[in-house]
Amino acid sequence: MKYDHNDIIEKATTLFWRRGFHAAGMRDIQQALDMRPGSIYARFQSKEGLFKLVIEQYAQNSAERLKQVAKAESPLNALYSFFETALTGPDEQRYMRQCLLVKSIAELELIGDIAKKAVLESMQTLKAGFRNIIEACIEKGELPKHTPTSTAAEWLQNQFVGLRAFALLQDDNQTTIQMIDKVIIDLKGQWPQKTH
Amino acid sequence: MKYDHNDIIEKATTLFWRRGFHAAGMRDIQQALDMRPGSIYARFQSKEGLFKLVIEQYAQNSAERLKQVAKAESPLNALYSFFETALTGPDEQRYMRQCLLVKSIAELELIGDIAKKAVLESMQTLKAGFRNIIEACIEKGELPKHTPTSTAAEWLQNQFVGLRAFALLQDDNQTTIQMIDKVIIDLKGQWPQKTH
DNA sequence: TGTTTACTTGAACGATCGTTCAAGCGATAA
DNA sequence: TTATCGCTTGAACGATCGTTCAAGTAAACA
Repeated sequence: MKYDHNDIIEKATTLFWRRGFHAAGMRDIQQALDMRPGSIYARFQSKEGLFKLVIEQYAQNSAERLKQVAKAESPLNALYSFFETALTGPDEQRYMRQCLLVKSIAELELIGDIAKKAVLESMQTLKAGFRNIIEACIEKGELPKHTPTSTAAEWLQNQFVGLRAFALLQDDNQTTIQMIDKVIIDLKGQWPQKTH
Repeated sequence: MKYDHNDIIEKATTLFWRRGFHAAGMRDIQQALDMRPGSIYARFQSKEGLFKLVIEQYAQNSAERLKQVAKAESPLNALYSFFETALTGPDEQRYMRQCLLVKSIAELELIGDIAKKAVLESMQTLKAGFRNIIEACIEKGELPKHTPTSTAAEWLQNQFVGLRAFALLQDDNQTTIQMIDKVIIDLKGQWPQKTH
């Protein structure tokens, strides 16, 4: 066991995050991990197998961070910080602004069924995380009691997805922060009626 | 001139929209267009050259549709319809829910510089289109006069981006429509102050 | 009429893709 | 000691990638 497992996953995550599943070639992976093809295949079966582990690890980390937000004294403030951190990192980490899951969804049809399933399930996990945050906000009195939990959670995840795609192109952090402010305002705002 | 130009672009658009730039191989393109490689290269120089034309055509169409929205008697209602049409098409046109431009942004680094430029410029064009809609709404009294035009335009485009990524995964149109309702509510709602 | 030009054909090119495999290594168990 | 097992190596595989090119066709112009 020459190479540490967590170390491998971490390096692979960086590569997939930067380049995407398809564009990250096996030779890129070999170089990034400093491993030979045989080693990679003996451990992970395939490029897709490695990617699956990367996605699962990424989702687990993200879910953990969302859980921290929900546990915070002021979940609403913690949510704000979470958005700000994710969306306004330094320029050399610009690739991180794009959510790895969202990036993967864009190339969902090029990915094998196994990793595809991992991506979609991870999205569900994060959705549950957002829902917990909404509920925590209501409990702490930071959001009105009548806030439609499920709709708001879906909406919040949606905002996150949109902002991450947008922040990737945005040079001006000030604009991004205004968008985050708007999210918080709208989160407290009105919600559509179900009847239609 | 055996093949009609517009016909070629239209077929190529469908293919790139479905598969993305990278995943759409030259042999897929040859089959979709019923053309041999030499013909394609004589006309479009490269795969990227064809893609560039597709993007420009797509952006032009989209800009035209946004212009129609701005010209409508009730731009706000027209905006609603525009969102609804784009996000809740029939299942066999599900690929269309994802904005071709947004999809292309996800693989921006795999695309050559020429097409990359076309994608980014097209995003600017659409942003201007959204801005015109905001202004039309204000003029018609459908939005308050103090609405920050530029911020709102960026926000609106952002919502569109997010919703299109989201609707791709969403099975339930009812949920999508609720999200659109929420967009309209928030559009009329409060906006963040610039001071920070 | 011959020349030019834009377009078309389809075989073929070199490069790169994900993957395989025989061989070797080092730790553990019998 | 010997056998087994997970991991490692690196050359090599077949498939596919975007692209080229010599040759041919048809319309436009001289």
